[in-house]
Amino acid sequence: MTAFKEHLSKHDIKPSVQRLKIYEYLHNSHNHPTADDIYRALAPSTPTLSKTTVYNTMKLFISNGVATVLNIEGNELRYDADTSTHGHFKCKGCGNVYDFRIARAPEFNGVEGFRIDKYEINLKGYCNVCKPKL
Amino acid sequence: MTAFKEHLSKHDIKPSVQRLKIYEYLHNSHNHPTADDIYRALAPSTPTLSKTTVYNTMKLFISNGVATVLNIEGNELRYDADTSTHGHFKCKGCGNVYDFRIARAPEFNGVEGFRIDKYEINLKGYCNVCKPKL
DNA sequence: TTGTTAATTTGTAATGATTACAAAATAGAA
DNA sequence: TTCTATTTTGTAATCATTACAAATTAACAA
Ligand SMILES: [Mn+2]
Ligand SMILES: [Mn+2]
Ligand SMILES: [Zn+2]
Ligand SMILES: [Zn+2]
Repeated sequence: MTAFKEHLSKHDIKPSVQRLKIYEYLHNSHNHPTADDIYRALAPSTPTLSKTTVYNTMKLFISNGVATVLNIEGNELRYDADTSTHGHFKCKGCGNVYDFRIARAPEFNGVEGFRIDKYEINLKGYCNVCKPKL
Repeated sequence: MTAFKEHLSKHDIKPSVQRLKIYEYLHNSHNHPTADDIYRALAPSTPTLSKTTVYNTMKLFISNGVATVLNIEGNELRYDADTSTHGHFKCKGCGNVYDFRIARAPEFNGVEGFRIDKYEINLKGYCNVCKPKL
């Protein structure tokens, strides 16, 4: 996919083989994978891949604006190639992380004059598949 | 403070000495402390206190509804005795976590039928003290 | 009071994700 | 090719959290 190459280049990321594979996987998967998910998915087809590379690459992607990181669960970081404004719902049943759109933006009272760089809305509960099984 | 005792009892938490001290500290501090913050604050006046007790107690407080946990930073859990609906802003300069009120609630599109148990809005950036120093 | 049991607390070891670091491999320019 | 900068890799270290079992304390009946 040369489109991915251009996207990375446009954000000052040299598109190495590893970076391209990681970006391609992240972009095609909509499950908000952890670093370990990415590593385990790519390791078979990239035998020399190192988990450190996944972490390094994700840091690079984030600071260059082609990915975001999700703090929805305390003990794991999840990554997302969708950098548009949207929220996340983590199901306590199946563990899936769902995207949702913010139909009406919230308004805040108490951060006047602050510089807001990042804005995260995280929900937790049970999705409509898991809820009936409770 | 007998008011704290009653508050814990009302939520089915037996008010032991350790639990009371932890709750009192959490309630009086508005800095959203980590487990380690709580431990270090109370250890001098409670020499036998164990960090495990802090973690155990926070889990109990959360499941019994007298505290909430904050996933604003990937590598640390922060606790809050304010269980009312409000958002948090973490300053990348000073590290402080500020509360803010949600003047107008957001509306979501894509979680219809889901059971939402928890709802977190986390902002990051620079507070009005740190912003001018950039 | 004493004895018996359940609840709570404690200390230590284990876990697991992330980071630090330095060597090895690779790419790019001259 | 040769030189140099960049990227990747493997391993060890870090650090927050959890698991676990022993020790302490509380509850309560006899
Ligand atoms: Mn997403
Ligand atoms: Mn708060
Ligand atoms: Zn589910
Ligand atoms: Zn600040």
